[in-house]
Amino acid sequence: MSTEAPGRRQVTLRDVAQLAGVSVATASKAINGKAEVSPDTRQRVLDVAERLSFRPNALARAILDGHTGTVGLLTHDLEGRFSLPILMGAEDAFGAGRASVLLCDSRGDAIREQHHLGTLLGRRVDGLIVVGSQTDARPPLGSDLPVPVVYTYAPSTDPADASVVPENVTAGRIAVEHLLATGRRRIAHVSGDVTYAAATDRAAGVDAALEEHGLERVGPVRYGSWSEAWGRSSTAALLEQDVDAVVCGSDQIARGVLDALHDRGVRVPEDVAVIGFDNWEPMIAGCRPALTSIDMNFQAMGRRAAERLFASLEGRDGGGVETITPRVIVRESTGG
Amino acid sequence: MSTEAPGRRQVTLRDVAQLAGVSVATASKAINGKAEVSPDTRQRVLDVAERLSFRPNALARAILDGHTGTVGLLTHDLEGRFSLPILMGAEDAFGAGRASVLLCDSRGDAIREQHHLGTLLGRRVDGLIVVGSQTDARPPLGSDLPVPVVYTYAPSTDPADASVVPENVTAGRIAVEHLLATGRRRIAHVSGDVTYAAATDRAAGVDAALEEHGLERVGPVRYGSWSEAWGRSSTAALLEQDVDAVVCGSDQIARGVLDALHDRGVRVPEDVAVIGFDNWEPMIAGCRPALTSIDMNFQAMGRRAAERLFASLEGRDGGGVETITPRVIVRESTGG
DNA sequence: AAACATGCCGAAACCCTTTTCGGGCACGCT
DNA sequence: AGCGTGCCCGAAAAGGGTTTCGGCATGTTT
Repeated sequence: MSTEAPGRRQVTLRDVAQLAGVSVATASKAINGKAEVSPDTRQRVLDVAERLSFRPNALARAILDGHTGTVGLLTHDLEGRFSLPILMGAEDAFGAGRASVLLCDSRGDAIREQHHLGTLLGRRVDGLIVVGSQTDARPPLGSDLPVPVVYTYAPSTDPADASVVPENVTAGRIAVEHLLATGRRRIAHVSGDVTYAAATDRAAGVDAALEEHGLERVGPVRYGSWSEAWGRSSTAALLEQDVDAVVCGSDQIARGVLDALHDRGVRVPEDVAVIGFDNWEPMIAGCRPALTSIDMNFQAMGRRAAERLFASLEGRDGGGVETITPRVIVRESTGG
Repeated sequence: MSTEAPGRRQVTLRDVAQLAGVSVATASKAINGKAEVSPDTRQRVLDVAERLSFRPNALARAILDGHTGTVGLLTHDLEGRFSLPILMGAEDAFGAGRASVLLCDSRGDAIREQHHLGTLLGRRVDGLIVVGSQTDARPPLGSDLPVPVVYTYAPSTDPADASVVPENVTAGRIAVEHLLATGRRRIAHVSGDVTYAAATDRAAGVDAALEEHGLERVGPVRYGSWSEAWGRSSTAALLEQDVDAVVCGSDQIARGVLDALHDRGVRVPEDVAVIGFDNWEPMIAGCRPALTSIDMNFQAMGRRAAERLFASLEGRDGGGVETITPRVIVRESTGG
């Protein structure tokens, strides 16, 4: 059974060399395709290596040339639905570039984060990606780290650090532009927890876009929580005024609003258009009608963070904040 | 700025020793708390180490004593909502035991999986956890791997391998037991994709529990897809017979059923009780009434997999399939 | 005072791989 | 025959840390 023999010594280059009747130097050259080996010697070595299923010890190699081909991914949490696509994007970019990802979850705890940082540096990661949980800026990991760091989702408070963040203001803007383009004029906004920068940023974008078109938001920004329940319970107040579109701070809120409108017999999109943020597939999937949503491109964010980290490793990244532009995914709820 | 100086050589034990005026051997002993060092020499070394923020190179250490303190987490995908809690549970267990996790996503591709396996073995992981995407058994990673492997979610086809899997049959049973305990007798079952073992296993559990109580399922098992849409569209057929409870193959299906019942004016739980599987928080959160659901304890599954891997490393795990018992989370939809 | 014990430190080997450099061998040319 | 010239191969060092063992100096005992 394959779970047996856990103590068996791993096969080393010396074993291969010995069995092939050559020196370790020759074996190394044969395996790595160096020139100074005769074809038949090379073949003999390769055969033995194959037979023993030899794998060069990446650690020994790393200790030589100073970089390990590993990067640390230090995430604030794994619960939220935001870290995951970022993680996927980063894993994607790294996988292609032959780097491996060491994953650490600090679970919102700064102490744990520092602990993980210590072990990651001890393992000589070539670089670090730090994934935040809110878009609010966060203090940098440390002041004099020996490896480059890219902050994503939450930027570093030091603007000189490399950060990749979503454009929440633009997202709000895009939502309104889309509604305006489809003929809506009386637009209300219900959002999530006011302590989140994501909520206030999106609201700022909504208002800015409205103002540019000489319009005003209908009613106040109704901050609450990022839940369907809030979406449902806030709908009554929304409908007290004449409204033909509702911008919802998240897909969950939007879903709650859709439900409440449905119960009241308000037709979507005929009477009122509804738009959400995040384009969160499992939440979108169940909406009736299908929900138009702003996709923040989190996966692209993870990829960019990985790319910038690579660039930093080669000294080709000057730091600074980079933003990822969201895009609208048009579905039925805005009358597409 | 902290992203600078990426090429700066990392501080080594030799640097510390030199600055403290001792040999590397003494520095090593001082830092690792070995006895043969005078207290003041030790303090001097520790001060220097602190000042240089020295971190012992884990690679060099690993190359010595043969194990790295890293484990590979080879997941079939990151999209699904099942791999994530497993990953969290495993990361949790490892973080406590001072092992680091190398994360690889094979994205359902066997070739990619083998590639990742190669790099992980090259990095000399001490062990591997393989996370599947379906509960159907999968072929083992390889026949003669140098490190222990624990398969989770999807077991290995080799029963001698160490596997940790959810009890889907039991889950179906528990759902029915709960409904019976709350006085229901006419129970229907709507489920997801029939090609998933999770669907048929749960259905088998449902039927077995019914039979034990001398009851029969109302209507056929209505297989479809794991979606709200299927839940909604299958409801009409369900109601053609006299039904006082519906077991739904997933929370999404349950939610669709709840919606459809609501639209038809059927009261939940007064007229019909509804129960789901997976206890998937974001889906549960929006349900009206709050949905009773069977929690498969995925996080515990990840933890157990990690624990068994540790046991294997110490030769304390004989292999074999272990199951994780689900539990019912009672909420309003079953009249709690 | 001499022998001995003890405590502290350093030299060197080891782990595994890569790379440089030097040496041996065969062959061709004169 | 002797010399030069490539071609292959192997010895050795490097990289960072741990560990063993030997040595030195001091303190203790007789």
